[in-house]
Amino acid sequence: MKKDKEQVKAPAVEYPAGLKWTKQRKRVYQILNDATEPLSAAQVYARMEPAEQEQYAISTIYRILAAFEENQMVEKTTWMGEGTVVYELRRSGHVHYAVCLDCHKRIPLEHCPLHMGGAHVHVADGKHSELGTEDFEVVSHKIELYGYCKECKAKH
Amino acid sequence: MKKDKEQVKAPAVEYPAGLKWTKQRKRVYQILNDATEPLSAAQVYARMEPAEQEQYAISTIYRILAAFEENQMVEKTTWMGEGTVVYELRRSGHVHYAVCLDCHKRIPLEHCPLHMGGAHVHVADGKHSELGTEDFEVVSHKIELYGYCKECKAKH
DNA sequence: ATGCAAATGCAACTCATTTGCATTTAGAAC
DNA sequence: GTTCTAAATGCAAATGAGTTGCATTTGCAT
Repeated sequence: MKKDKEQVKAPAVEYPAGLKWTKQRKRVYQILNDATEPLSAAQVYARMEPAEQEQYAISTIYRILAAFEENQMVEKTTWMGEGTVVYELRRSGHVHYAVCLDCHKRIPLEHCPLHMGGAHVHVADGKHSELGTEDFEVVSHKIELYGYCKECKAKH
Repeated sequence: MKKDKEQVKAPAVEYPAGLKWTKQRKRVYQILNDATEPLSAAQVYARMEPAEQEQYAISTIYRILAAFEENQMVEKTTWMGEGTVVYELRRSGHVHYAVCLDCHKRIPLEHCPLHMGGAHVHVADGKHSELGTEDFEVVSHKIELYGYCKECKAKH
């Protein structure tokens, strides 16, 4: 069984039809797949070998990540304190993080602290919004906890 | 000292000692205080009268907002889909939003969906993190719901 | 193998945010 | 009130993430 040609692991996310499976895209996919945390375009670029960097354009990375996002392959996020946008492969289930305000380390939460039974929530109290009291159809959510990790707590 | 000249309401947030209470800062404070939602530096700038805009520099707004943030007077946030950073006066209690993925409207949530009893949460499951199973001291959190508001749901 | 739409490389551009520096000003000390 | 000085400001130039136009290349369907 020759698997040496197949560097990319079996995708957790299917590659959608209609998009070309170019070597640049394979490489970006592979880097996201190997990553243990969300990456910015610059970080993806930085993880290529120097030889690759010479022949790839950073704008291509942005376009690839945008294409991946449009096709629901990745999730686009921003973090407090950091201006840059990061991308994470949409594996099974989502992950939330606790972010250390001191060392900026991100620690994945074991469980999502939010358990939304239904797909609807009550959003307005009637005085903050011209909408009155209505429903909102939730399709996704983001939670971040801010605080201090054990190490940084000890430092103080 | 006549109180009636005081245009700025009694601060929900005390102005810290060591910072000069300049007319620019008063104005930025007032704008943030009047705002019903977080504002970007550009939005703060835009809410000044044209006459003020001529004599104020946008870089000053950035510096003021940075100073306010350093002194815990405001909270700095970024939102998905929008590259710009927004600032919100730290009033009593925090607010979370539901963000419409279509029209980008932000609707304040009536209640915080997260009720954290204690100040500590379990963060790692032992396989995602080199930290092992440790605690993390939570000081604040951010929640955003993404989905579709009633209007945009109707459009589809 | 061929053709063409999709994808890429490159360079120039936009736009939010930052920074260096000369000038002004709040507020404490007289 | 006047003086003094560090802090704050205005301005303009710089930065840096991200985008875009266009000529060229390349998957991939035929």
